[in-house]
Amino acid sequence: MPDRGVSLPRRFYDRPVVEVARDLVGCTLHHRSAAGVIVETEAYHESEPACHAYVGLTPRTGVLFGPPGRAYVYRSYGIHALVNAVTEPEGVGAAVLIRALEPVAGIAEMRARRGRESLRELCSGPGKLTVALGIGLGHNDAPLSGGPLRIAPRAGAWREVEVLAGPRIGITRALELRWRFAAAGSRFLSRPLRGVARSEPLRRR
DNA sequence: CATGGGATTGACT
DNA sequence: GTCAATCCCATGC
Repeated sequence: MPDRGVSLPRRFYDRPVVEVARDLVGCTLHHRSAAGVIVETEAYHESEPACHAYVGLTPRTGVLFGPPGRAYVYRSYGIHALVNAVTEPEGVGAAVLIRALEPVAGIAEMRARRGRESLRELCSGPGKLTVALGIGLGHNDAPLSGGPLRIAPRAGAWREVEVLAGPRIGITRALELRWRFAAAGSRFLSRPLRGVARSEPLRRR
C-alpha cells in the first residue's frame, strides 16, 4: 500500500508553538506503514532556557530556526532519538516534542522493533516511539508533509479530543511553564498528567 | 582540547 | 524508589 495520506499543511506549524503543541494532540504521526495518534506533546521556545534554541543559532539548533513543518530529531542522553515538529516562522527557534502515541497501524512491526509486547508501552515515551516507528537521527530536517514521515490531522472521534495542560517532564529549567499537553483519559501517556487544567477551551478565534 | 550535562529508558533495590 | 548506559555538543580554559 503506497504511503499517500493526508498531511497537515505547512501553515499549521507556522503559528505560536504552544498552540501547535495543543493542536497536535489527536493528530496521527506516520512513518511508512507505522502510525500512532499523538496523545502527548510539549512546547519548546527559544525564549525559555529549557529549549535547545535558547543558546541561539548553533550547528545543533539550526533546524529549530529553519522553516516550520519539518522534523527536528536529536540524540538524548547519548542513547535515544527524540522527534519534534518545528514551528513558528523561519528565524524563530521553536518546536513541539512528540512524547507519546496511541499505536494504530503497523503494531506488529512496532513490537518487533521495540522487543516488547505490551501495547501500552510501545510508544509511551519520546524515546520509545521513535524506535517503534523506525525514526532516527537521519530524519532530522525531514519534511512532515508529503513524504514517508508525516502528520495527519485529527479524524473521527479524535476531532473532539479534550486536551489537558501541565508542567513539562524531565527538564530542570523553566519549570513554571505548563507547556505539556495530553489527551484526557489516554492510557498511552509517558506519565500521568499532574495539576490537570483544561486547555482546549482556550482556543481562540 | 577537556569537560559537563542532558526534552530517557530499563533494570534493579 | 535508585542508577547506569552513552555520546553529542555547548562551553570554557
